Amino acid sequence: MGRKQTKSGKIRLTEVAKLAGVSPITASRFFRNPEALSLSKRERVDSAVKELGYVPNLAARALASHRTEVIGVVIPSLTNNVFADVLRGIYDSSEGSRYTIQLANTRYSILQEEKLLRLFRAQKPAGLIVTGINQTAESRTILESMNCPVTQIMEIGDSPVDMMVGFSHYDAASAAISHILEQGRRRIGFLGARMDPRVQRRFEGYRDAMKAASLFDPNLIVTTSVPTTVTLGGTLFADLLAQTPDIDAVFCVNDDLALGVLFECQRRQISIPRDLAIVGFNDLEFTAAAVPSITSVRTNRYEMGRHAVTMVIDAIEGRRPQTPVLDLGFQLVVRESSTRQSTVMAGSVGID
Amino acid sequence: MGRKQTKSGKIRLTEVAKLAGVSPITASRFFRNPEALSLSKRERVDSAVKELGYVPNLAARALASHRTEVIGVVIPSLTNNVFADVLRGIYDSSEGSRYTIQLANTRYSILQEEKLLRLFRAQKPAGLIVTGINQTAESRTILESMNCPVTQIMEIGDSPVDMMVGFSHYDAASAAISHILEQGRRRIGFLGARMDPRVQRRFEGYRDAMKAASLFDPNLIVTTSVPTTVTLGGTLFADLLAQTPDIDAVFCVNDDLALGVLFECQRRQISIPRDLAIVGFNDLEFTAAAVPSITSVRTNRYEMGRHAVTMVIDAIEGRRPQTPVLDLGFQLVVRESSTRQSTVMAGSVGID
DNA sequence: ACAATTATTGACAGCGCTATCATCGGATTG
DNA sequence: CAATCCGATGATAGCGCTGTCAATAATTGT
Repeated sequence: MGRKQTKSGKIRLTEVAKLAGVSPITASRFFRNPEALSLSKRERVDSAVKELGYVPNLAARALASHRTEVIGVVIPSLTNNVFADVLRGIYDSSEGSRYTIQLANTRYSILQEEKLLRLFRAQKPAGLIVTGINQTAESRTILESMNCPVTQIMEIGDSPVDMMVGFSHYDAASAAISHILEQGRRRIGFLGARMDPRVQRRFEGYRDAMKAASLFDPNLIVTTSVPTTVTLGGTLFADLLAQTPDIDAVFCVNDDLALGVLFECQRRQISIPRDLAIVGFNDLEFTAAAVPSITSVRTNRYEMGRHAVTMVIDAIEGRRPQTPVLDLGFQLVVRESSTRQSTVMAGSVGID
Repeated sequence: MGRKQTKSGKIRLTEVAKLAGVSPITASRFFRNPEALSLSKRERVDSAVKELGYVPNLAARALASHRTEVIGVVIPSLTNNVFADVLRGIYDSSEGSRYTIQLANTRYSILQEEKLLRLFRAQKPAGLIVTGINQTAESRTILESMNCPVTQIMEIGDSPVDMMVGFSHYDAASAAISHILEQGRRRIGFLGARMDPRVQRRFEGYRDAMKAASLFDPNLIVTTSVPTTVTLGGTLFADLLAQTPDIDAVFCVNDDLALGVLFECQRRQISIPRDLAIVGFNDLEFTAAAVPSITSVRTNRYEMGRHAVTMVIDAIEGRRPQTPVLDLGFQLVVRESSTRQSTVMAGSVGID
């Protein structure tokens, strides 16, 4: 294909139409709505496209049609492994479709988010995927004025802007705490970093579960707004230990912190799980390999990315989902760090 | 700003020009080459833009000017932490510029890379950033026919397509092996996964350093084409141990493998560094937190991303770099896993 | 002072595609 | 068999911006 391309000048839709013996507008329709063409013309245009190696000019298309084929994606972090998985799902799903992904990073700043959304609006994207449900009022207004399908990802809640895919961080944290309580632990510490809205919700799940068991104690809690690192996990744990030496378990808002705690325990000769149970969140790959392996909450991030794109594309093309909010659930993966036996317990109902 | 926007219809450049009392083409120049305007007109257009909340139509601009303001970025993986850092640098650097990043993922497939490059070429990007120096002949041809600045990242070599930013994986691996040898270790194992071209080059650095010391032995090597995981590190190490029980050190092509080895050693009660030295690669954050902390090779990935974008933008705008190949070097970060004392030794000369 | 040069500015004509509406057979219908 | 409808196709007219080149104003040299 494309052998004429180099020979002569540019291949425009006009050239394709000429070769196929149809009008340019018919050739145009071949791309947008092939079913509208008679079989014979469809085939003629198809072979002309291949013969000439025609590639559509997206700028011209966007200008004439007043729309782009861009799906904007707004995420808070490029470093966080969690988003890498989501992004992989997003890119995988968009591949093969006509849509292009445009990525933007808020760095957890809601002002930056507003700015980015404004930028996106100016570009008239075909669809939008945004992280979380805690947009500012202004951001919500922008999203609602977008005039394109919007999917919120990572968590679910009432009043979606449009559609949602995610899971309940509150429930996931509650499930983790229930598990720890079932193991007979009573003094369960909470370690949190960054404290973005989703982490906040995990905290609430922890808090309410502890209160329900009449075990809540502010001294069990250590948090910081500093971004998560493994090293930080160790530091926070040291702080917790200094503050409340009699803890018998720690719930970490993510696996990196949990790994940091594990290392710190090795340093201090605290035996896991004998002296202390550790539970993480996200089920990153290393949790299974650690010694002891770390109990964590698996979330279906790759699937989340895939679904988000599918939902947006479907909506763009008029196939609105039956229900706008999709709960992908979670699974508590019990490993050695919180018990002796390794099993998997299902969380809320997923898709899979 | 933008208060007229909602009131009446679309704000086009014409409207701005009218309000500023200039011709549309002058208003257009305000964006492309403000220095060409007289101060008075420049100010008038500027305030008209703000007054009307004008936002340029990028599609129209691209169509009329035959160029886009897109910088394409081709990377092999979205999952690999290493690329997350590079991407962060890329996005950070592109912010504030007029250019937009368009990301594409080859998944380590050179055919996919060819396909993506063809796609990019059709879109006439303003610049391109591609990973590595091992493009197929076909890919190189496409890159050379791009007619835009191209920067190859992650490694350096002779014969850049255009520009390069990276470091020598060969030298970095050699430096790591030299260090291990200096510690008095002689039976140094090599653990490799994925074996992409850069990993291959690290292997060559290992191989040649071992040969130079007359210590090379094929039985010291275990590799696989399977993607890296922490768990895999443990598995490969077990294989190595079965194959060659008398090893006294392991060089892992990345930190995930090294962590896996560390865990496997904990499982087998192999004392680090007494019985075995471990050295990783990339200096991911957890290496410093591990117990014992893991010696690794620090590479300047974030800077690499930043430089790549800067170089491309500079080249687009006619400011070609003095030298097309930028070596960002590496630093061997010596930690407990390979010695008793913790120090940093400088590798090849960096920028910083 | 006047031609030559250089900064500013503008007119014109598209870029390549698609929205819109018109057209035109042929199938459907009573 | 005329009236009606529908599917398939085409003609026209831009979308909003910038490349090109010409025109004009300001500046300079001799």
